[in-house]
Amino acid sequence: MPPATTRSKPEPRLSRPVQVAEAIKDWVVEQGLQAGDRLPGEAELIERFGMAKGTIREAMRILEAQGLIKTRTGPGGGSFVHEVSRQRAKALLGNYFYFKNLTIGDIYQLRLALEPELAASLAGNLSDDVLDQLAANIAQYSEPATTVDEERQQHVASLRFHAILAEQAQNPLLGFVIDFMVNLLSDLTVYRRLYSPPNLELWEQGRDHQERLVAALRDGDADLARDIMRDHMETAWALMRRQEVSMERRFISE
Amino acid sequence: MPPATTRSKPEPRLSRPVQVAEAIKDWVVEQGLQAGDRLPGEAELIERFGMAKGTIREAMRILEAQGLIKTRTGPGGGSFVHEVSRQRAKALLGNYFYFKNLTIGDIYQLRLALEPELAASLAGNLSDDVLDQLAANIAQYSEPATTVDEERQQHVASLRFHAILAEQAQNPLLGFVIDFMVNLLSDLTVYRRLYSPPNLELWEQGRDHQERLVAALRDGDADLARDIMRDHMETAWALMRRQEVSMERRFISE
DNA sequence: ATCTATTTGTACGTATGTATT
DNA sequence: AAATACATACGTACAAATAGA
Repeated sequence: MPPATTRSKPEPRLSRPVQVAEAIKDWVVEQGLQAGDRLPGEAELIERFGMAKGTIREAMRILEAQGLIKTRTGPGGGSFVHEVSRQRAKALLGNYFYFKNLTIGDIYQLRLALEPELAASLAGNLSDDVLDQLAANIAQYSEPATTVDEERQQHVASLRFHAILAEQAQNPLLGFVIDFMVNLLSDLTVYRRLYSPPNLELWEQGRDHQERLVAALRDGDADLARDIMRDHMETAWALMRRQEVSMERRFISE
Repeated sequence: MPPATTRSKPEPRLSRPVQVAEAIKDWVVEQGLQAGDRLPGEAELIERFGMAKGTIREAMRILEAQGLIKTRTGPGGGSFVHEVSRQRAKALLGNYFYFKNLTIGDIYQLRLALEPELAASLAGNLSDDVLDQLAANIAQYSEPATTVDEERQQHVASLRFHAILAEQAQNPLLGFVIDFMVNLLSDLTVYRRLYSPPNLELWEQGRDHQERLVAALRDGDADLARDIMRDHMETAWALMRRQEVSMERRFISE
């Protein structure tokens, strides 16, 4: 009689809570639940899966950590399907890059390739409201900074200009990637004191780029917008090149 | 430094497990723990935080869900800092785009902007081993497919070509984004039966591109590699354009 | 191969907190 | 203001996995 135990298990079986979490995810997809829809309560899940409260709770925490559900207490409370927020997605992805050592150059290689495309695709497609927002943003750093702290604020604000554009992207993938990179650079600015352009000329040139870019976007001139953005990226890169340094290793929460 | 990322919302209030998870993350960063380092055991954490076992366990599950720790039972077991895997990062990010409705065009807009840059940066920097891998990959679809199933396999394999390149990227950000997009397209192929080029001519042209690309990479001709990849992306996009369709909505586990 | 020690994993009962009506 | 419905937290007991003797 052949040995019935021929199971070779190199994979360390998934823990119960993870299994439950996966099962719930599958169930949600299967049921076609949408954001906002309510999941079965703890009690029902305990019965459905035949597991203890703690196990179910751990499973819910896993889903919550991934941004897929939100939980409320009180009557009518419970767990609800939740659209993963951009903020959460950026935080989770940021944890991945915590272990890589990204350089400024790495980020700018992508910005240089992507932001001109974004600019071109937005030309003529922005509302007056957004265009005014952009103009107002530029106004925050129209005058040279007088203190180091002010310089830092201006630097973050000038990055915010690009976050506003990313927000407007029709292409969610393009918008996300650019937004994510802007976040990385903002964090760099805040945590590594990586700011303060020692080169006033380049700085003014960058601000000028943004102003001309807004005009091109307003006029709906896609090619011009792309060219300006390309110049702008090259200027910004040059500004930071001397500060070439690897990212501080840290986690991101949300 | 606490992970006080640019937050704009007065969140309701974080649950205890989330607080604990954050505290542990901060502690790990503060202690400068590296991947593989052991965290305090359950018992010690219970005492350190003065909380119940279940609460601590939920906190650990949060960190585990984010891919930041791995847990083992047994003597010498416990929780260990873990480098977030690329696979995990792609899965978590995929959940974000589950709710967006990405189109093929969205993905190709980025591929067209990024993959030529990757190709250029890899020219002359690939080992013979990798170059052979690429050549072997192309061989998998050198002959026209005879069955529908074979066509699907070939299509996935031709995407794998780009995953191999992405793996070799010096720029982790560039590599990740391309790898992620290739995954999205692979999933599309498998789950939406989005494959089978009805246009044999374009298909052969694409295969030819890959062959010439490998040659350019071997010769270290960056500009040529970039040009070929650009053509290749345009061909591939054209191949899929008629299949323009939004992604099937589904979660990704890992 | 078996036992033993260590550490996480599961179960369950009870009490507390919180938000809606 | 009180009752209600739900998640949240705690503590203990026991089960399972694994490394090492």
